[in-house]
Amino acid sequence: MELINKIKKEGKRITEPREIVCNILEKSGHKHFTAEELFKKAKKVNSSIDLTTVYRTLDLLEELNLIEHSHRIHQSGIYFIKHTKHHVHLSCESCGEIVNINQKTQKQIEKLLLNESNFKNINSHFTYSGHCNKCK
Amino acid sequence: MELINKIKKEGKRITEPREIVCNILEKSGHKHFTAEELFKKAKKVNSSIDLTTVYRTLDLLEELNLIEHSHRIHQSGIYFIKHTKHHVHLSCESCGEIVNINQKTQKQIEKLLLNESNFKNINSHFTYSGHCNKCK
DNA sequence: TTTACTGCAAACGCTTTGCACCCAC
DNA sequence: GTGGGTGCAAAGCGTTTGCAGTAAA
Repeated sequence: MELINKIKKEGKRITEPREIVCNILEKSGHKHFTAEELFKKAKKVNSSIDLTTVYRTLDLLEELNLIEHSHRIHQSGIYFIKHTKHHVHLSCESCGEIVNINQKTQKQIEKLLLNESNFKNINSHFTYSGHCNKCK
Repeated sequence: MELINKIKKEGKRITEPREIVCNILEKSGHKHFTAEELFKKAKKVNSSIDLTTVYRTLDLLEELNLIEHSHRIHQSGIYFIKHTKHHVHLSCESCGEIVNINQKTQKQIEKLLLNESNFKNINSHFTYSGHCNKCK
C-alpha cells in the first residue's frame, strides 16, 4: 500500500488501475516486470484495464522516483521498485533470467569507460546481456 | 573494392545496390553508419535504391563476417567494417558522437560482470551511452 | 463542478517480411 | 532460362500520442 499512498501524498488521484498496478509491483517481492507482464496480471483483476494505462502509471511512478526502469536490446523494458542503492542488471538472452549487478561493480565499469573516453558520465539505464549457466 | 570482391568470391551476385553500399562503407574511413545514413548516401548515387535493400545488404555483409553492428538504446543500430580486434562503442546521447572502447577495457568489464554472476558469457553487441565533454 | 485520468485507436521509429517482377549469372 | 535480388507495401514490436468520455476530488 506504500506506492499508492505516495501517489496520494503527491496530490495525484487514486484510481483502480493505479491501485492494481501498485499492488502487483509491491506484492511480488521487488521483482522485475515488463509492462506487458504487469498488464496481464492487472487484467486478471480488472479485465478492462488498458496497456496504455499501465505505461502511464509506470511513468507516473517513475516521475515520483518510486520505481526505475531499464532497457534491454531487442526486448521490452523492465520496471522495478527503486532500491536504496542503484544497481544494474544482467539478463540471459535465452531464458530471460535477470540478475542484479551491484553498485560497486557498476561504478568500476563506469570508471573504466570514463578513463578511456572524454565522457563526463555514463548512462547505466540499460541491461547487460549474455547467457546464464543453465542456457546453451 | 574489397567488400564487393568478397561477395563475389562467396558466389553471391554483384548488383548495383550492393556495389553502392560497399563503396560507401569502404570509402569513408571505417566510420559507423546507421542504415538510414547509408540509405541517404546510396540514394545520391542511384535514387531508386530502397532502404530494405540496404538492410539486406548489411545483413549479407554481416553473414560474411565483413561488417558488424551494434545496438543503441532508443536509437537505430550502427554498422561498421569489422576490425581485426573486436571493440565496443560509447555514444553521446546528446550529439551522437561515437567513440571506440578498446578490447582490453571491454574484457575487463566482461570479467567484472562474469565474476558477479553465474553467467557464461557477456554480449558486447550494444553501445554504451553517456554524455561527452562538449555536451551539457 | 472540474480536470485528471481513462480506454480505444492510431501513430511512432526501426526493422523485417511477403510478394511479384527483373536481371546477373 | 532460372532463382537470387530487387522495390514496394505492409506488418512487426514496444511504446507513445490524440481524443472524447468518465469519474475522483
